[in-house]
Amino acid sequence: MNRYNFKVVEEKWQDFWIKNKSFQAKSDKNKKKFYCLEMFPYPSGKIHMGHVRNYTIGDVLARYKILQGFNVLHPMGWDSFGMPAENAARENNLSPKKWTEENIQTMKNQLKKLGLSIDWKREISTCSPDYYKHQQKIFLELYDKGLVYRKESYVNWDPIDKTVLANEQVIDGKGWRSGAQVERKKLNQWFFNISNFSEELLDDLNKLHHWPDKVKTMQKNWIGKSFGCEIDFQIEGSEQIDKIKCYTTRPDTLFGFSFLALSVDHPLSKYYENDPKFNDFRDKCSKAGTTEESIAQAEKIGFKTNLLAINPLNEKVKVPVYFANFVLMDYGFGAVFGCPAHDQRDFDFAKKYDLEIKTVVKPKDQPDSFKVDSEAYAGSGIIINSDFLNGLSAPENSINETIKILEKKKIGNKKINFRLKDWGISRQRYWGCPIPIAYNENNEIVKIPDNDLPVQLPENIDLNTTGNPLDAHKEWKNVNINGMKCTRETDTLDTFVDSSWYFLRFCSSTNEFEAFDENDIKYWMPVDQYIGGVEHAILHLLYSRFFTRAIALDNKKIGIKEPFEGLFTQGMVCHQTYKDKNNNWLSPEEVISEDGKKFFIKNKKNESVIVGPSESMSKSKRNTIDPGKMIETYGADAVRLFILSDSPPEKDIQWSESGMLSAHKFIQKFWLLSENILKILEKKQTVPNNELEIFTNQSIQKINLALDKFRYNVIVAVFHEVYNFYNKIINNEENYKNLENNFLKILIVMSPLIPHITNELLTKINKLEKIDWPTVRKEIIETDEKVIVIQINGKKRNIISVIKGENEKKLIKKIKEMKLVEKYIKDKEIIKTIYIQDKLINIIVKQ
RNA sequence: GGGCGAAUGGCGGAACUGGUAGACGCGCACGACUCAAAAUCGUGUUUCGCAAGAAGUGAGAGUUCGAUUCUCUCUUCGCCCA
Repeated sequence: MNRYNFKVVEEKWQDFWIKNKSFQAKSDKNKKKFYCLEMFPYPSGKIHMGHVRNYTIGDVLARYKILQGFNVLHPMGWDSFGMPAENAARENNLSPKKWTEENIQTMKNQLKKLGLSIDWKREISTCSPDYYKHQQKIFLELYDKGLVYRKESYVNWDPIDKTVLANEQVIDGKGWRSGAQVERKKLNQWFFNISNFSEELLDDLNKLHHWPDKVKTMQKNWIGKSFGCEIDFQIEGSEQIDKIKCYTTRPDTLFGFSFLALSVDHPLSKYYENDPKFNDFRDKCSKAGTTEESIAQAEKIGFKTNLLAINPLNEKVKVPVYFANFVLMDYGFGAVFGCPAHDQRDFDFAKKYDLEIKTVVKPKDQPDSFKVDSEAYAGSGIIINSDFLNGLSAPENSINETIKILEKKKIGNKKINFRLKDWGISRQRYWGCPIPIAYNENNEIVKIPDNDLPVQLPENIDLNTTGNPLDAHKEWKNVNINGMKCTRETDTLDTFVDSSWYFLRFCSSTNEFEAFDENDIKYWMPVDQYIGGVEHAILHLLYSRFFTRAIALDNKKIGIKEPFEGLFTQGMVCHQTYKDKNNNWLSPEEVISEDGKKFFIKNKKNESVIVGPSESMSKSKRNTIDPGKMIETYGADAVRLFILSDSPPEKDIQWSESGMLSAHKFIQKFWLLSENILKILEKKQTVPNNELEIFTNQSIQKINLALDKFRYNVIVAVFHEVYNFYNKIINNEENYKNLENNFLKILIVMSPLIPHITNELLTKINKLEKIDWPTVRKEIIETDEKVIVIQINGKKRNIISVIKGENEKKLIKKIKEMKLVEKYIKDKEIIKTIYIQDKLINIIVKQ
C-alpha cells in the first residue's frame, strides 16, 4: 500500500492543465456559455484564507459547468492600484510598481497551487497601462456623454501631511498617520453622474432574480428613495432674503415646527461671512468628519441668526432660523424644518436651545392630551394639535393630505428625493489611474487627445514629499496639447473605477486596440455567477451596475444593463483569538493546548493564554492561518475540501486544525480505497448490481441538488457516505459487479471539489479523454418499495416497507392488524385515518 | 433608533414543496492491533431511564391529523444603515 503523495500528483495535474491549455476559453457560438467570476484580489502580498474560500467556491462551479458541457469563462486578474502600495513603497523605499508586481507574482504562484481552473491567458492587472489606457478612453467617452463633471466638494484634509484622507483613514476625527485634527476642505473634484440613474438602479433590482435579497435590500436603502415635499418658508428679518426652500418627508408635522436649520454651506451663509462668531461656528463644524455617521454622533449645535421663518400653515407662528451642524448641504436643499416632538435630532437640538416642543402626532392608544416628554415620538398614530389636519392617521394619510393642501396653496410641491449622491472619483494620490484631462492657461478643461493616450504614471517620483507626488512632479505635470501650454490633472481615479468594468475587459482582454470587442461582449456577458464577499454589497456592485449602464448608453456594443446575472456572497473565515497576560495578541502558532480547553504559550507551559472569541481572520488580531503552509502540509485537495466542508458557503466558517486534519485523512483514506477498487477492477464484471447502482445514483442526485444551491458542505458529507459505503461493499465479491461503471461516475462528481486526486484516479481507470457529467438514472432510484411511517396521534410508532402505490384500504387494514399498532388502538375509538400515498399513515384515536 | 437575518446534541452542521429530527464530520468513551505509544480499524454517542417509555429544534402562543419548516409576541446574537 502506497501512501498518497499529493505533492507529486498535484504538481503533475497543475502542469498538465497549463500545458494542455485546459481552461483557455474561446468564443464559440455553437456552445452554451457560462461566465464564472470571483471578485479579483488586491495584491497585498500573500493570499489569505478568504481568497482560498472565495476562489474554491468559484472553482467548484466552473469545473462543474465544464463537465456539464458549457463553454466556461473563468478568468482572474489583479485590482492592483491603491493606497497600500503607496504606503508600503514609502516604508520599504521601493516603487509601488515593483512592490505590486512582486506581490502579483507571489500570489499568482499560490493560486496556481490551489489547482484553480483559471484561464490565465486573460489575466489583467489594473495598474498596467494596457488596462488603464482603455479606462482613460472610457472616461473621456463618459465625459462626452455628460456623465462626468467637475465641481467643488468637501474632503477630509490632513493639515500636517497636507493630504486628502479617505473616510476610513480618519480615526476619531484625526488623521491615521499624522494624528492631526482632520478638517473639511473644499476642493475641485471630478464626479460621475450616478444619481442620473438612481431610479433605474433601484427599479432594476427587481430584475436580479439570482441575487441575495439581503444585498438588494442594502442597495435599495443606499439609493434611499424618499417621497416628500419641498416647501418655501417666508423669511422675516432680512432685506436680501425673502424665502428658504426646504425638503421634508414629513410635511404632516408642520404644525410642530419650532425652528428652521440650515447647513453651514447653505448659500445664505455668504451673508454671515463677515461675522467672526459665525466663522468660529463654521470652523467648529468643519473639524468634525464628513461622514453621515460622525455627524449623527456629534453633539447637535447651532448658530442663531436674526431671521424668523413663518409657518406656511399658520402665519402667526414665527420661529428662529439657525445654522446647524447636523444639516448636510448634499441632501435636499441643505435646509430642514425642525419638528422636535417627532425627530430625535430636532428634539436634542430643541432641548439644547430651549425651543418649543409641540406634539402633533399621538400613538393610536393615547388620549389627545398626549405629550412628547423625554424623547421624540417617531411612530405612527393620529394627528393632533394641527387645526385642519387633526384626526388624520399618520403617516399613511396625513402626508399625502398635507401635500395636497400645500400644493393648492402654492407653498409646496410633491418631490421625490434620493439619498444616493454622485460618485466622487478624484483621489489626490499617486498610485491610481491618471485622469486624462489637462487645463489650459485660462484653467479651462482640455481633453487629452486620443493619440496621446495613455497618460502614463511617471516612475521617477518622490513619495516622501507632503501632498500628492504627481502635483510635485513639474516635468510630468506640464504638457503641451495642440500647441497650448497646459497642466495635467494631478488627481487619479478612485480604484473603484478600475473594478467597475474589469468583467467586461475579461471578455476581450488580449485585444490591444479596444477595451472590448462587440462579439465577445455579446457572447460572454452578463457574468452568470459572480462570487465575492458581502462587504462589497453596496459600493462595488452598485458602481459596476452604474458603469455598465453608462458605457452602454448610446453604445451598440453593449446590449446589457445588468453586469451580474447571479450573485453569491460568501461568509468570512474565522479563527479563535489569543492574548498573553500583557494583552498582546498571539498567533495560533505560538499557542498550544493538550485538551482543547486550556491553552498555553508554546515552550512556556506555565504561561496560560487568554482565549478570545472567534473572529474573522485579520493581521491585526494575529489570528490568521497561512494558506501556503496548509497547502504545503496537507495538499490543495485537502485544503479545498476543508474550506468547503464545515459550514454552508454563505455563512462564516471556523478554521480548525482538527477539521483540516480530518479533510487530509479523508484524502488519504479515499486513495487507499481507490487502490483496492482498482485491483478489483482487473476482474471486470459488467453485470448490474442493484444496491450499488441505487446508492451511486442517489449520491449523484444529492450532489446535483447541492451543487445547484451552493450547499457545498452537504456535498462533502455525501463524499463521506460514499467512502463508507464503498469501503463496506468491496468486502463482498458479489458487489464487484458493475463496480467500474459506478465508481467512475463517483470520481467524476467528486472532481470539482478535489480535482487532483480524482483526475489521477480517472486516468488510471479510464483512458478516455472526454468525461461528461453523469445523468442520474431516475428509474433506478425510484424503486417499487416505499418506506411508510406509521403514526398514532401524530407520533411515530413504526415504519414499514410497502409496494409503491399499494391499495389504501388493504394497507390500512394490514397496518391496524399489526401487533405494534394494535396495542395503541385496542378498545379505542378511531376518529380518523390520514393516509399520504407512499409516505405515511396517521391513525387518530380518542384518548 | 430603523432594516435584514439567525437560533437544532459537548462542537460545526443536515433535514426536497409541513410528513421517520440530529445525515456527515469533529470531539468523547470503549474495544482490536502493539511491550507501549502514535497512526489505523471496529463499536457506541440528543437528554432522562436498567427497561418499557417519555421529553426534545431559543421562550411563549396559534394554524394543522401532524410544525425545525407557516403566522404572531418576546429574548439573545450577527450584519447593514443611522
